Amino acid sequence: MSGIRALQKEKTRRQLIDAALGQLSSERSFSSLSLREVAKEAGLAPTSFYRHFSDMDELGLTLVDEAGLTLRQLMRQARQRIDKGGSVIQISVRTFMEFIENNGNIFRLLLRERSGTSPAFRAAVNREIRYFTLELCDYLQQANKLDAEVAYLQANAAVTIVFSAGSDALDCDKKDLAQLAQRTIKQLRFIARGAFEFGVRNENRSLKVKGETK
Amino acid sequence: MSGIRALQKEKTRRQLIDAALGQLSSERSFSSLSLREVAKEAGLAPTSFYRHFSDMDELGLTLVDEAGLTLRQLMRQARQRIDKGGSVIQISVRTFMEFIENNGNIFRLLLRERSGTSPAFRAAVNREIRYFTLELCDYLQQANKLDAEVAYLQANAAVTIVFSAGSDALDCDKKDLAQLAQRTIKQLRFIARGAFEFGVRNENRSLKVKGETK
DNA sequence: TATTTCGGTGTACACATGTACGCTATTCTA
DNA sequence: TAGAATAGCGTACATGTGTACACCGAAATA
Repeated sequence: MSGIRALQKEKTRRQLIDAALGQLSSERSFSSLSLREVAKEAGLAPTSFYRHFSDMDELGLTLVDEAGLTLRQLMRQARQRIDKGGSVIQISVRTFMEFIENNGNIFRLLLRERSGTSPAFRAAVNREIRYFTLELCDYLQQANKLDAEVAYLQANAAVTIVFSAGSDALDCDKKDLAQLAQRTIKQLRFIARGAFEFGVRNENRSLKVKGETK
Repeated sequence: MSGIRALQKEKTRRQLIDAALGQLSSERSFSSLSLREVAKEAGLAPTSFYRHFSDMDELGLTLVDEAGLTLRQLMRQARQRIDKGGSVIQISVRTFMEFIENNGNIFRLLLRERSGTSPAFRAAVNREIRYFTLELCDYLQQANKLDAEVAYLQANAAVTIVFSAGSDALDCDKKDLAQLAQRTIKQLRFIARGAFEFGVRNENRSLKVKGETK
């Protein structure tokens, strides 16, 4: 049951995954990788690939899962830092930026496949981002006592802004990175402030703003 | 000088461009198009392609320019509507959503190539988006009398949110589209409100919020 | 009108790709 | 320990790719 065989299989499976991840770069997308390239990089014969994945797509979806895992691990890391005290927004952005510096290619994978050609990929990436957003939403809702809808809208907007900043960071000179982070922090504050104002209104009045409802 | 020849050339050049645009879809990205496919779709022999573009990349950059043009035309359309009166945010979002419904594949092109593998493509797309943002920034600055930096941050955030919503719209059931638009509008209001608050503070006080400066 | 230019064609080639098939050696199972 | 299962290999093939090359006929130019 220990499975000296199953163990070896798991190992070369990892080699394939790592080979694929290793080939990703700013100038190489997953969809541009060929089965043969990945197999070769992993030190395998092309046809051996099929012993582990039926498809490049199957490998790709595995990579997206992997990325999602890394993303959630990131969240935990941020939480720990926040619980130790400090500005939530500031720490979150800093954490995210560090993530991108260390996992640029994984982040690229997410960004690219989110708007890619495979519905399955798009769904997978969106699922991961939704988790990410919902966790933030929960946090906002109970930390700031916001209306559920407002909290979701804020979380969604914040994630969008941060991901976009991350995307910019990938093409950024290292020296401009701090400025980018500062701008992002300010934008998140706009959103937080706006959400707060509207959240309060929602509680006290009957949501009537500038006579635009209906 | 009229050039019956140059005229014909321009015409088949357009055929190539249109052929490429026509092949784009949710499941087909530009980078997955082959020179031969495009030529065939345009009714040309593969080798004739070279009479017009040295490369598929060159065609691609032309497409991005085309998309930028459509984007700016969109802006003008929105301006006209706004000048006729109505909520700026509401009209802008509506206009953008219509754009996406009618030009889904062009918008997909922008989204994909922005995070694509070609630095030239990324630069081109970002340039178009920057124009878009700066125009909005000007508008905000003079309409709301905001601090220049605050106006830019608001414009940038707003464009990010709207583009992201556009991306979602592409994968959206038609019936959910109205909801998506509503949510986007609310998020833009958050940003506008937040920017306004911070903008005002910037004028009157010395920017000290929650003791987070420094 | 004689000559040049040039958009378009068809042929041809080298190359990379996905994958079907059969084989081997090692591990697992009965 | 005999037999089944299976991870990995090499060969082979059909297909699609970019593009070099020589050629043609119509438009442009002199």
